[in-house]
Amino acid sequence: MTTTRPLRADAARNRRSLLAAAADEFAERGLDASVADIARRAGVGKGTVFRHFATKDDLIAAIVLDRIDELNTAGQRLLEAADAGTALLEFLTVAAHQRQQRDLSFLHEAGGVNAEVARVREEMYRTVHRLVDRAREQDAVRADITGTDIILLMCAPNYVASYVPDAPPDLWRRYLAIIFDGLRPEGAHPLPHPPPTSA
Amino acid sequence: MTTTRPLRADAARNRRSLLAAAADEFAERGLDASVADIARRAGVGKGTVFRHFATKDDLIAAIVLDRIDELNTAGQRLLEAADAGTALLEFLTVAAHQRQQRDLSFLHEAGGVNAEVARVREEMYRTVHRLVDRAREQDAVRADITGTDIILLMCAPNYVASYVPDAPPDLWRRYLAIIFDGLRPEGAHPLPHPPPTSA
DNA sequence: TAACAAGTTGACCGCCCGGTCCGCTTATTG
DNA sequence: CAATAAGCGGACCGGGCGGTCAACTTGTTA
Repeated sequence: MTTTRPLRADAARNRRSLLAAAADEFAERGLDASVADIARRAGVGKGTVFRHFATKDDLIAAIVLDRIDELNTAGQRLLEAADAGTALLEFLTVAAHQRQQRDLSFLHEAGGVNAEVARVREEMYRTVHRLVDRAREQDAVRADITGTDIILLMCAPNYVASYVPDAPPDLWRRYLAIIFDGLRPEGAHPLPHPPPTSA
Repeated sequence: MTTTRPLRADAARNRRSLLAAAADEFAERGLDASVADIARRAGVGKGTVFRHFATKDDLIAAIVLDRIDELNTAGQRLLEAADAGTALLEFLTVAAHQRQQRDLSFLHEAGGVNAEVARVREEMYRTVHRLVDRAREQDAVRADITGTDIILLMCAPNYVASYVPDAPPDLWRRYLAIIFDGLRPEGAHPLPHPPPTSA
């Protein structure tokens, strides 16, 4: 294990502003936001970005890692809830709310390379599966959906809402509600296609 | 009106291969696919692309125009169907199937500038509104959803399925079915957010 | 406070993109 | 078949990107 000495005070401060600036910039402009813009927003030089994060992808990975971790923590907590259906809905609410801003759904795509991201993501996926299993056992969701389905549907409400030009910030709630109604057992019609196995 | 003389035979052929190649390339790689790659795939020089389409955006607009037109035609036809609920579901099926490949949802974004695209799109939107109104009158969908909701949800099944690495080509059917179940009146829970007005 | 390592910076590099341009090719036409 | 213009192609351009580097500044430590 590499025991790294603590960052210098100013360096630590810069690192924080950089992460915040990058999160904002990515949220507003998507992953195409330029490193130069992020640096400007954080009030540092471009070189500083690359001192803290070897590549742009590493910067993205650092942010995604945080988000996934928060999400996983929330999920773990919700596993304790008595009502598994409400717990699942709340998990999806947290997931959507966390990135209510523009599409951060790169959560799935980003850091396909980065091992750490892959690890934490797998962990979060396992939590989701457990949440779904509990909800299914309590007949709070239809019997024919899987954890993978929910993982895939997780980002859909934000995606849908993102097409509205000047959308109110919580428009996604509307579409989460519609989709969640589609997950309930009442009035469910059989699904025409089996669930995907991977992802 | 500008009466343009007919294209030369080879030029017409090139135009067709170009449109096909561009559609494929965009479908596979998204809108970031480079003009050079499209030209190569079509077996022509890069200059030829710009002879037929003044800018890359114009090329995109030409493709999107076709797609929207097809969609609108299908919608018009389905307005005649007796069962408005089934008609709406089939419309969404056509919409998803048409771009079963990777995200062509730029349907909404693309050609925000192009007047022709805007016109045809508005027309298609009107058709969707009529399909939804008919379905609502027949109680085939819940009372609290609007045409705009369906327009927004239209691309969601493909979006969701696109996250699965080697997804079977019609995985979207599964998610369309789930979402459509959420649109039915049976077991509908009240929506927490009013529908968007624009878009 | 002196000395050093850690951190910062912006000019710079190579790359790839959309778009231009002009010399060449070729379908069309009488 | 000759003449012509429509069409073609690829070298080229400016710009913006991610990433590098060497000269400079600054927090830290004894």
